[in-house]
Amino acid sequence: MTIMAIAHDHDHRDRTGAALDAAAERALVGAGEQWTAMRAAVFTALAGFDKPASAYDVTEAVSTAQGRRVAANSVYRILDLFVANNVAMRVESANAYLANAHPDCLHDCIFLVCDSCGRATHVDDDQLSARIRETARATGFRPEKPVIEVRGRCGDCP
Amino acid sequence: MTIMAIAHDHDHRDRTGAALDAAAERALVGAGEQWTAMRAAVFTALAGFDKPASAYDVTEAVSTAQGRRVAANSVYRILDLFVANNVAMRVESANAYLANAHPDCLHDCIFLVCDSCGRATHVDDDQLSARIRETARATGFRPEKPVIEVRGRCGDCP
DNA sequence: CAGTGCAATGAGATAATATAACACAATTGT
DNA sequence: ACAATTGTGTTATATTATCTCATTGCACTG
Repeated sequence: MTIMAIAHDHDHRDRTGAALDAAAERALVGAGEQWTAMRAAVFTALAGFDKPASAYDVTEAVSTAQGRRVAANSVYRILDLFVANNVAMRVESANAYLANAHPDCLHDCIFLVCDSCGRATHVDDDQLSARIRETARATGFRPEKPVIEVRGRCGDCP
Repeated sequence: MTIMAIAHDHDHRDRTGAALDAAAERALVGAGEQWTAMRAAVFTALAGFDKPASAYDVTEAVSTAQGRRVAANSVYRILDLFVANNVAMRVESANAYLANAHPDCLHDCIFLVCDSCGRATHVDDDQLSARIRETARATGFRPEKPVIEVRGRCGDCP
């Protein structure tokens, strides 16, 4: 477990395409997992969406890209692995997944999910999430994973 | 099992059984909705669970109580109505519903969901949720409904 | 190199969650 | 009482998620 700067200094330049794939590969391999052709395909497909994608959306995309039918359960397995290794994130309130542009840094992340266009913005605020964890602990609860998602309208939607 | 924190003065005595049903009825009628036999049955069933219940759990319970098969979609309709009127709450990360013991007061509520026993504790912290809304607004997002749920272990579980 | 074990994937089925379309019944407002 | 509206029933279907077991490919062992 690494942690958790309060305001962070490291750079959050967005990675795209190959750079993103490479970062994901590094993260997974660094965690002792394999970077297989299938996993690469799933990651690329996921990263190709501009909004949270359901496991079936990803299955479709991979199937198309591969010119063969891939099974949803294989995709689920891989998405679960990605989430466990911070290479992807799950948006609980949308039953959908997002590629993580920064697999190397861990945060309790906050999603702003637009109910109009479906896009989700990813925000980190470690001070805020620390307060949430504290609030939970104050009741005797041991927080593992905060789910912080705000439904609403994004700036681009009327 | 409701724990009340931080900043409110009004009383959060827990209601149970008939008192809870009555409060729900008042809330719904006050909102100009009908309090039908079916709605009462769904509410009673929901309130009978000590942890968040899925729509199908509730469907089962209502079916048993009525001695006839009720359809899941009817239950969904009613649960949606309850949520819209703050008579029940939905725990997104569990795809499940909870009766609201305090339909009269509105909060962005926080759920502490135990991954071991499945129970959920409901916490209100208006200061904290206000900060979340602010954080969202700071990016140009218009928050409608924060989803704040913390997965972890409750104090009663090992 | 054969044999063994293990991790990843495939295949197929099925479970669990959620919504749609439309008919009919009950309630409300006039 | 009547029309309009709201609520429920019925049936079908869509979407999301998991289970079980077979197969494949690869690393290790002997």
